[in-house]
Parts: sequence; structure tokens; C-alpha cells
Amino acid sequence: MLDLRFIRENSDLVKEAVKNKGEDVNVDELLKLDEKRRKLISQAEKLKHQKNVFSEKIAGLKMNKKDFQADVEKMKEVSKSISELDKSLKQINEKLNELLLKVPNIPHASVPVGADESCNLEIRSWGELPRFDFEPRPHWEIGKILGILDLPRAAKVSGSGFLMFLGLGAKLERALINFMLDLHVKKHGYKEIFPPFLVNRSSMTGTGQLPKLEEDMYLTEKDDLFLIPTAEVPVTNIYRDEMLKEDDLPLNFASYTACFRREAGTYGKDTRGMIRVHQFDKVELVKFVKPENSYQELENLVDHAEEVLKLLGLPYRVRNLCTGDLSFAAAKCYDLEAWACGLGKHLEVSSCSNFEDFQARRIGIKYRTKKNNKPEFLHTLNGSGVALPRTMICILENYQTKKGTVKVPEVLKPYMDGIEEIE
RNA sequence: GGAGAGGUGCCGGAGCGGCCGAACGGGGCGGUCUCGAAAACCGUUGUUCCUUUUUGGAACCGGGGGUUCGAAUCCCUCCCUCUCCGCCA
Repeated sequence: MLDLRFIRENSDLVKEAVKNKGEDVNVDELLKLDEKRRKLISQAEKLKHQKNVFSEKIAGLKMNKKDFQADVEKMKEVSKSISELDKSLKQINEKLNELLLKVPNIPHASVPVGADESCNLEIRSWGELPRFDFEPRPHWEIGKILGILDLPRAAKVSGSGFLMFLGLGAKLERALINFMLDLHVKKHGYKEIFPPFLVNRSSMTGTGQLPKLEEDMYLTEKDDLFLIPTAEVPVTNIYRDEMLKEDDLPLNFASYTACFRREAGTYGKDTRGMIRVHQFDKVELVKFVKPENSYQELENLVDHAEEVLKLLGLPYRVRNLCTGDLSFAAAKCYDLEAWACGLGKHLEVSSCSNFEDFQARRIGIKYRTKKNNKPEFLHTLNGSGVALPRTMICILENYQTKKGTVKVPEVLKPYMDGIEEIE
């Protein structure tokens, strides 16, 4: 959420952001409502002041056993006007808030302007694409041959778009989770969080999934709880409506969770294998930082996510997302795309975003600054470090051998009881 | 799921329906004292919004609604916490 005052004073900038991000909000209507709102507040507050003055007068008269009936009558009128004003004010506020929640964050100056992913800017790449003296298989074949992935039975049990790992496949999944958590906790200094996987509506609204993406979420209707689409939601909401101390910052959290996405509207896209699934594992990194450091922190964050891929020996590229591809709440975002040789393409395994104070304002997280002891919104960032299924795809496909086995990446061996090869 | 208790400021903890943004205690900050520190004493200590040059004004005692001229204080409702009973991984 943007500051209303900011929108008022920088309406052109906001309109441009709305356009560049391909969002649909009527900023002028919002501004009109804001003006109306302030007028009403002024009116109501004048009356409330009157009310307070009269209340005191009545209290005084009553104490001195004097007649106050005339004033009471007058007050009735005033109170009535106040409640009418408050009522329309409430309506306006609701409408205003509704619009305000639809205004996207402003892209950072370093973000390329463009309509879609074709305008994303490649920043760098790492690693050599592996070469084979045979036709590399796609991961679903490998998984089937080795008996470590059973998609048909997953579909029987739950439906299409669900995964079932077996034996060493399940172990590899667990190995990846532990490897990533250990890396971020021990080496990069993040604090590990194991949060709830179901969250309430306020949390979902706070991080910006609602109201826009309700259709993409799994909702347990009886309790109005949502299955989390990412650990970002519970972890960022940890400090909702709280005031932190400057010395608390930065806070760095690493969190493994399952993630649940309905993927509504993506039918027919990436249907084979496990590129796009309804439930997947992910290790997420979340940062709460001082505003002046947030762009440096974004670089650190990307660096930490990249290290996962480097250590796993997976070639990847980093892209600076253009305005049209940037998510609603982000000011800047880097995508990490790892190479999957069986599929013959890059797969997005991580998104690292700086939300500046957009989420913090929406969610009410401030910190008290040392310099003037005033509360200020902090900046939030998050990034996958990294998402598992696509990483698993890359490992299976890039580490496959001619005879159909899969070599275990060096860094995962300690997590696989020293197993060298899945066969 | 059943029965009860409770949610007040940074924390503890008061609060006959009007002078309560809130007693009192603790903590924090500033000062006096001291070579320094402790103790003692004095002072100070929230957020948001409107107006704005300041002055000023409004709102907030878990959330929402209601009663009343007036509500932290009464009523309804939701949420949360705690205790006991039952059930259960």
C-alpha cells in the first residue's frame, strides 16, 4: 500500500506505475474520494469539538444541580449530525481503502519498462550448460525409470498437479530442504522459522495476495483460513502491527514450508511433470531492514539464493524483471532461472524482491529510529532460496547418466548418507 | 466440544456513565548530587488523523455494532488468552 499523501502529491508517478505494471485502478477517483474524505473529517471534527465542549458544560451544570435540559436537546441535534457524517465517512473510507489496496507499488528507477517478460533484462549468468553424448531425458521419465517419482498415483490420491516422491526421491527432497536451510542458517546467518501453513485473511491481505489473487488460493471455508502459497505470508506477518527497535534490524529469516497454489487459469501450461504443481516445498528468505539499506540487502538476498544453485552446480541466469512482469507489491525483483537440459529451457527457481515500505505500511510494521526517536516504516524483502520442484527437475535432468541413473551433487551427499548415485 | 475467568499505556496494575489519554508502581529518557557509580530527589515518557506557519482540533482502553446529551465504564457480537472437564495426533 502506498501512502495516501504520497499518492496525492505524486499522482502522475502513481498513474505511470499503474500503467507500466498493467494494473487497473482509477487513481483520479481515488483522489476525488480522498478530497471528499478530508472535507467530511473536518466537518465532523468541528462538530465533535462542539460536542466535547457541551458535554463538559452539561457535566458542570449537573454537578451544581442546575438545569441542563436545554443543552441536552441541543446536543441531540449535534450528535445526530455527527453520526450522519460518520456514516458517510465510513462509506467513503471503505471505498477509498478498496481502491488503495489496488494501487501497485512504484517500480524502482533501475527497473526496465516493458510490457512482458520479453523485456526482462539479463544481468548475469553462471555455469556451463552440460553436454551429453545421448539425448537427455525429461525428469518425468527419469523419475519413473528410477521409481522415485510416481505422478499417476499422486493424481489418483489427490488430483493432477500433485507430487509423490518415493524412496531416494523422497530422501533427495528432504536432503535439499536440509541443505538449503543449513546453508542459510549457518553460513548466511538467517534465523530459522517454522510457521503455520494456514493463515487468516488479514495475513493474506497484509502481504498483498488479497484481494487480487483470492482465486489462486486454497481456502478452508469453514474457518476462513488460507493455505499459504509461500512462507512469505506467515513470516512477513510475524511483526504485523508491531513497532520494532532500530537495533533489532536487520532481521533475517529462513523458512521451509510447503506451498499451495491453485494455479487457476494456467491449465494447459506446463502440464507435464513437476514444473507447475499445486503443492510444493520451498525454502524462503525474508528480511526486515532499514530503508536506507534495502537495495544493498536485495543484492545480498540474490547472492544467497544464487549460492544455492552454485553449490548444486546448476547453471543459471539472473534477470531484472521489467515493470510489466513485476509483481503487484514489488519495487524491484530479480528472477533466478536454472537450466534444465531435459526440457531444454530455463526454469524460474527463485524470485528475490524488494517491497520497500509497501508491505510494511499495509501490514503496520514500524521501527523507532534512533536519530529522532520517531516511528518509521521499515522495508521488507523476500526471495526463494530456493523452490524445490524445479530445482529437483534440474538435478534429475542435468545429473543424469546414459544408463539412466542420477548422480548425487557433491553438496547433497552428506544429506544422502553418502549415496553417490540414484539407480 | 462443555464450564468459568480475563483482555487497559513499554511492563505490572487501578478505574461510582461526565474533570480519564487514563491513578499508582516499575522501566526508559533528561537533570540535580558525585571523582565516578549506586541511592535519593526533580522533570519527562504513546500512536494516528485533520487543519496548519505555529497555535489548535479529533480519535484510539482486543475488533465491530448498539444504548445515552455523554462510554474504558452498560448491552450485543466476534476474536484472542488463561484455568478446569471431555476428546484426540
